[in-house]
Amino acid sequence: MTEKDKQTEEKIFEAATAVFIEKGMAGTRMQEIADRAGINKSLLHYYFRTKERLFTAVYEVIVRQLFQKIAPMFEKKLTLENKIRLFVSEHMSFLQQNPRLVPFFLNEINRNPKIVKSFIEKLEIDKFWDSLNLLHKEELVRYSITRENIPQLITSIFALSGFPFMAKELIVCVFEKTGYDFDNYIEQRKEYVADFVINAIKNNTIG
Amino acid sequence: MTEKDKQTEEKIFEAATAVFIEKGMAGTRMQEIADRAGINKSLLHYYFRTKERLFTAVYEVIVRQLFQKIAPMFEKKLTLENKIRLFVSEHMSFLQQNPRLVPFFLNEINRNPKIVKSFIEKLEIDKFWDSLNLLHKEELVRYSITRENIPQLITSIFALSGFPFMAKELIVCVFEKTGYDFDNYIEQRKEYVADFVINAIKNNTIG
DNA sequence: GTCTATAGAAGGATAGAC
DNA sequence: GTCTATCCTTCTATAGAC
Repeated sequence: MTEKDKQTEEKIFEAATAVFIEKGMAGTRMQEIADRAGINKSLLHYYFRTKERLFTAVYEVIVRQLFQKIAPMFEKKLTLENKIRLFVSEHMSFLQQNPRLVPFFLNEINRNPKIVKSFIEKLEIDKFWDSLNLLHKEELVRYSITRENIPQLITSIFALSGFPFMAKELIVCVFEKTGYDFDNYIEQRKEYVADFVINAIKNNTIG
Repeated sequence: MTEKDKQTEEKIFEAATAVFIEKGMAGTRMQEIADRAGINKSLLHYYFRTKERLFTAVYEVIVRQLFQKIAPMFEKKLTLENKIRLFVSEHMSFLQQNPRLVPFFLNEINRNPKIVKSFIEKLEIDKFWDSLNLLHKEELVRYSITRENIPQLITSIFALSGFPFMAKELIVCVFEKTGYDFDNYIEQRKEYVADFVINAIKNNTIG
């Protein structure tokens, strides 16, 4: 593969990524990708053969990006509280810079479950998922985290940090009418969510 | 409008609702709606003129459904804790029966902000939003809820109860590999979320 | 490797008969 | 009000020149 090849292929790939994220698979037109990449429509097919293959290539990278940011954090040797603080802060900062990644990822998983499931298979999610089990058992006991509660806790953390980006357009719309600012809200939220979660599970030991 | 009119129009509307929710605006074909309604494609245009108008009609009803379930709960005279418990339980039960409503609603808001914003205007969201202000001030003080924290708390409640449905396909996929069951998880979650939120804000008075 | 031209199919929308 | 037939546009994809 020559230097020029790579340049063009990359230009196409970047343009495709932008358009797919903005319009979704069904709403994307090959013409728009070509225009954005500053090349001819036929070149898209030369490099990626079909729209579906191009989408698949783009989607795979995005899925990797999303999960590669997540997994390492759970492997670090930290207390549960510090893992939560680190994760929320890092994850929300990442989403802050890529606010449409999560909505795109989750939406396409609904529309094209076939294309998507294969990626999930490759991700060794079970490894990551059970990372909570890598904590000292004393800590799990201390917070009354049972095996049944692990999915509840993990999805709660994802929900609290990811939801604002999924509902961003709605939230912005509501904030306009009620005098709040979205960016401000997100900045505050990094700490709010960590405290929120930690308080929630701390209190669990009392009650 | 005759009886037959209404029958046909309703058949179309129901078919359109189903297809739009499943495929999204961009992914929906008029032909598919017609097939599903058991009528001819031209009839769609006879009743709704264009695809966009049909979509708008469908979307408006869905938005109303989503918000009409929510607003009344915040107007009832209950303690904050009981409002939270009631809301989470009712809201999640509703979403349990209509699991694709929230993903559909939020996704289309990203894709067609123009069509959508007009509905939001009509909803008197500010009324609902400030309903937390209708609580006795003692209660707000008791939980250390400041004006700055209101959006954080409200979005957290929506996040915790709505996220599992937005990420349903992903969660199901992960659960398959880790030995959990989605329906079970949702049933448990109704109580988990209420406890989680209440613990989180309760503890706030201590720390 | 990149372009122009165009095939071939599909989609939204309309005209007109009944 | 409902159907058939069809127009016109748009979209993906390919053929072929350079």
